[in-house]
Amino acid sequence: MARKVEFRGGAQEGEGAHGGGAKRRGKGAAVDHRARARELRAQREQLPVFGARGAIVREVRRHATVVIVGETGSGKTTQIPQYLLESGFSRYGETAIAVTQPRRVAATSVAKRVAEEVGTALGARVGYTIRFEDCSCDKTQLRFCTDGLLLREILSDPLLRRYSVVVLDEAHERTLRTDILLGMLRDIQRGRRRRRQLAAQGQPQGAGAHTRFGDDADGAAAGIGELKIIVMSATLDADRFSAYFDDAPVLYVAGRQFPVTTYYTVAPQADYLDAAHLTVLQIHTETPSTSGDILVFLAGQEDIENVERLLAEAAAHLPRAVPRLLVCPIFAALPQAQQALVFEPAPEFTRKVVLATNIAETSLTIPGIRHVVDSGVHKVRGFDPRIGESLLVEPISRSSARQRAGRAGREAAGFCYRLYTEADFAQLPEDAVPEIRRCQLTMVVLQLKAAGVDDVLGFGFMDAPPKRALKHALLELYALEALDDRGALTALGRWMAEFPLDPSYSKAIYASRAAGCTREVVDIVALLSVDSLFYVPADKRDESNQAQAAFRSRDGDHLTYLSLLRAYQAAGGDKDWCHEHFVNRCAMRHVLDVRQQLTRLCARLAIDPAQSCGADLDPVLRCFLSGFFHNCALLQPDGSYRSLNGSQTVHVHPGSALFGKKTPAIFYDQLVFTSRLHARAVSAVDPLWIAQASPKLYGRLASAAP
DNA sequence: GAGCACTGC
Repeated sequence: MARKVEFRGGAQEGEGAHGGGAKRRGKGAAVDHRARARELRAQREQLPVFGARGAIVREVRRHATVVIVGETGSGKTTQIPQYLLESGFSRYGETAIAVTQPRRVAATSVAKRVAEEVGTALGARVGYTIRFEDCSCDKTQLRFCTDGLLLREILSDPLLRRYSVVVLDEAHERTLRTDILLGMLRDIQRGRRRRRQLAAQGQPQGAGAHTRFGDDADGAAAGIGELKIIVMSATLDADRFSAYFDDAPVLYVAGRQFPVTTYYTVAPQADYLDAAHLTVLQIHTETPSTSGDILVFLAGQEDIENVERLLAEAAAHLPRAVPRLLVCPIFAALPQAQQALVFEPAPEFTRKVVLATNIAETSLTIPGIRHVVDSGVHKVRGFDPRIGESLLVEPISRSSARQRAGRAGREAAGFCYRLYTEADFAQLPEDAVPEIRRCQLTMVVLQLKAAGVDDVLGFGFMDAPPKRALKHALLELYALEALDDRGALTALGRWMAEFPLDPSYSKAIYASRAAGCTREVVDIVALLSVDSLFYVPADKRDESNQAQAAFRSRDGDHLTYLSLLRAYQAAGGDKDWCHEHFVNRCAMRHVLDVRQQLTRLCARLAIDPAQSCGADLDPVLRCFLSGFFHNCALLQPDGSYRSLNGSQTVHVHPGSALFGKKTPAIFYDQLVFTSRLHARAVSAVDPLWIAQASPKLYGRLASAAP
């Protein structure tokens, strides 16, 4: 092997004690909850955060908001909620403590652990609530939930009366929902304070009518307590959170990570895929396989499949004395069964190499990793109203690079190989741009309006999204008739906000009532809520495409998906059937969950979810157009498609049923710029339908028709 | 001729 990647450095990042972290028992659904909790007590007291218990409780008593920085391995996520519970911050049967997580699995797994430590059955004193799954009751005092769920709870309970404390965990990730929640919680905290002040002065509640909480005529308002907010972050960006909450105190809790020795390349690498595979081979041949497995961070599925191929070729030529390499890819679109392989220990005389996207940065932890190879890139969703949505490879941030490196130090001291120079690292931005500054805001604005925020441009965001993105969202909602010409929520807008969907979908469902095809529209909306219905592996591309052809509708992808769902149901969701047809079973199960939820919502909102249009499916596409008239394109004389609203050349995605086909007009679910502007989930429509769906915008299409 | 990661009572 002549070619090598040269590294230098060797600085250790992350000090901290090297004690064994809390050991976890496999399952152990102990019948005697209290005995198990006593057993766990000693472990809890070993965690770094235990030393800060007194200070944490004291500060939360004294201040409305407290910011806590707890590094990886500090125990903050499981322990701090318990300290609050033990210190009486919730009142049995009256108020509870909510702890939010950005991900469903985190909410459920932390709740299970905490229930065990507290010594109660899960769903009793300690529980969790996530979409499709409520494991809590009205006596639950400590409720773990996703941040998206708490956000929706605000719509039905604007002051979050049932909670005395909200703990926002993983705030440093700055997901879209975390940012909205930060703003809403601060408003709620202030709104409650104002009401208590007014009540103390003996003024009627109506005196607060200038606030959006004021018109809530509830006589019990005087009894409303303060809302305590605890912002938990894993990185040292606490000052911004503190400033946002009127200089809230900041507490620091050290973590417990093993040291990670970090190397940088001597020179910049022209091809990070080549550098990644060479580095893996160097680690593999120069360190004993007993020194731990390798985790490689790459940008996407295509990168992973390329490196997989390069490694397979090289592995065939390894000397006999060198242990074998077991390459395990992992990314979100990979079927569950293959994802599970990364958690299996490598066989004898074999080293595991995990090729991963960002999924391994925060969403899952792979045991046995001691070497991390960091390409320094990831794919980022972007949005600019002038350009549209994009999905592009970009350099990561320094905090992301540190997070990736930390993945090598979970179980023992580890090594991180950065495929870029130290000078390039220094040039990286410290933090990623918060999601709220780079995404479509239509749903956010509708949700804010529904929560009573009239002036969304003046809403106190921690990082305000670009003005033109907010204006774009307002205009889109106006075109959908969710807002009136003064920008106020219409009755239809209020109705649409009830759905946990992008407004275009709820509009399509609304239209289905008059068209008599709610069943079909709801089915398709559910199908569009998952990213990868089909799995297309690089080596079986043709087979996979062939299997999909069986469901293909000449009208396009929306009806193709519908016939896939019908076929899946006819097969009883059979595992082998899914495998044969390259159908992602996990995704299909999610589709059924979403469908059930939407069906129930329809019934509650006076739409008969069973109404079906039978064999004539034209009305179904016309319903979608009433929400997607913004996403239309017309066939040009040269055979290309041009978008109606932006006059941009649009390429039908190669995975689409309409790829390579020519039809006068199309509409699509999404338009994303990658290598080109790609329309995903595309269907053929009559141009006249577009005119009828939005006469104000596209009426000219009707007059131009022959 | 090709899809980062999440979420929603």
